Amino acid sequence: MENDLRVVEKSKLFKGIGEQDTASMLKCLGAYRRSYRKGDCVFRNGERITAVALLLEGAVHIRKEDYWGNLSILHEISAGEVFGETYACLDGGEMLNNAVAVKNSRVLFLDVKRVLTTCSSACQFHGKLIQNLLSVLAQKNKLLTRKLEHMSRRTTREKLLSYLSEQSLREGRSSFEISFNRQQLADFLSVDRSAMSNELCKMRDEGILKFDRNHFELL
Amino acid sequence: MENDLRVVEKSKLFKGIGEQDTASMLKCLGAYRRSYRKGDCVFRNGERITAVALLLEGAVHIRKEDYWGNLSILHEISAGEVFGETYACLDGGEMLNNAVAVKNSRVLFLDVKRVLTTCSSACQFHGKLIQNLLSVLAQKNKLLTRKLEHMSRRTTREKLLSYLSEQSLREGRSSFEISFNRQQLADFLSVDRSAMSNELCKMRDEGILKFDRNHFELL
DNA sequence: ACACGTCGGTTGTATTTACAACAAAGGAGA
DNA sequence: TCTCCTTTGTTGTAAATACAACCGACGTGT
Repeated sequence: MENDLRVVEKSKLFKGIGEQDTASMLKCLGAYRRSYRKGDCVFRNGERITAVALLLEGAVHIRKEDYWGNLSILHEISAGEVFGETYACLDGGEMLNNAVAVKNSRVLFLDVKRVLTTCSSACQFHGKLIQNLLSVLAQKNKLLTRKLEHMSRRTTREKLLSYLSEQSLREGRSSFEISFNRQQLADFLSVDRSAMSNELCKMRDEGILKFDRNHFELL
Repeated sequence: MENDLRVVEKSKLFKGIGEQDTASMLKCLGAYRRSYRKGDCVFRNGERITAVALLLEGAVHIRKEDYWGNLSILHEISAGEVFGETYACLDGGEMLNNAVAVKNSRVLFLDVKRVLTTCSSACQFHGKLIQNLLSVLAQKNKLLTRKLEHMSRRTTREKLLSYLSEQSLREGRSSFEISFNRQQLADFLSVDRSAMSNELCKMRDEGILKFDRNHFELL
């Protein structure tokens, strides 16, 4: 689709590369698309990843599931964002978690080998692409560090406030929406859903925040 | 010192680049060294980082400290390892935590701008260096993900077992040393020290593991 | 209107944790 | 050897959490 190109061009991976050049680079890199239904796995635990994934449309959760079906959500990928790059950049890197589509999704794949191997002539923006990839990795690194910050809080309340504050800051206002439902948020913060729900209501009663479904407001 | 070069050459950042070329690249990149006493800050919260740090000797803890003096250890840097690369790679990136020397240490700094800007002629290994940087970022990413795995465990016991299992796996045997003392380990896993100590002893009594100071053995 | 499934909130109980305070063990230095 | 200090283990209590079970609201499809 035409729309896809606009998503790609606006992504952090192709930042600073024009729409025209982006299009020609996609060809040069042998990029290909695939569709997934809600619930499908894009990457599976143990799989060897050789391609970076760029989400064109939909939403993907990066999850860790252990033997006993214990689920923990690492983070959510929205349209325009990149995932799988960590494992793709480590030669023969085995994926250590699952990437699951939580909405019907379309994904663009870019073979890392071809991204990293500078092609002699055509793609003058190849260097830029590699720098962008570096930047994407660094940003994900920062994201993980911030998540560790939430997780290192001792109580459910602190974890919630740490997470909600970040979302509020990210949106630039005290009122915002989150993309997780309660169970997903609990799996993301690694807490019990009912205890979390309880804590949210207590905070509401104390006048710390307001919420309705996915809409939150910090006071 | 002569010994420094050997550490640099063996680091993941200069992997695949010979000793000779490494030496000439360090000059070309304008690398410089600094010494720190135990307790000194290498990077400080809020500081703008423009150089990647390579630890030549000693040990550094990457820490997060909040307003109330609450301490959390993100991870430990040993000799030969790189740190600060996340923030250095994000243009004008503010450091969001502290890098503190926990032993007397020496650090080599490499300006990122000069690493990323390919110099036309002399350094034929420049491309390799950039790829190595990419790889270092990806590996740190994986490290953070694994730490998130420990942190997402609900109980102190599970966190301990998750951490100790990883260390055991990393060493390749069931008997190994860790570099943290009890308080540091507790700050690393974000649990209460006394509760953790208690849990360790319970597990020892149950025959799950043996330990003496920093030496552990999983049974 | 009805059954059905999903989602969020509520409650009670057993377990686990944090916190504080103290005791014991070991090392460094006088 | 003695003292001082750091590290580690121990204990009791209050607080927080996990877990399970249940209820009500809402939406969908028949």
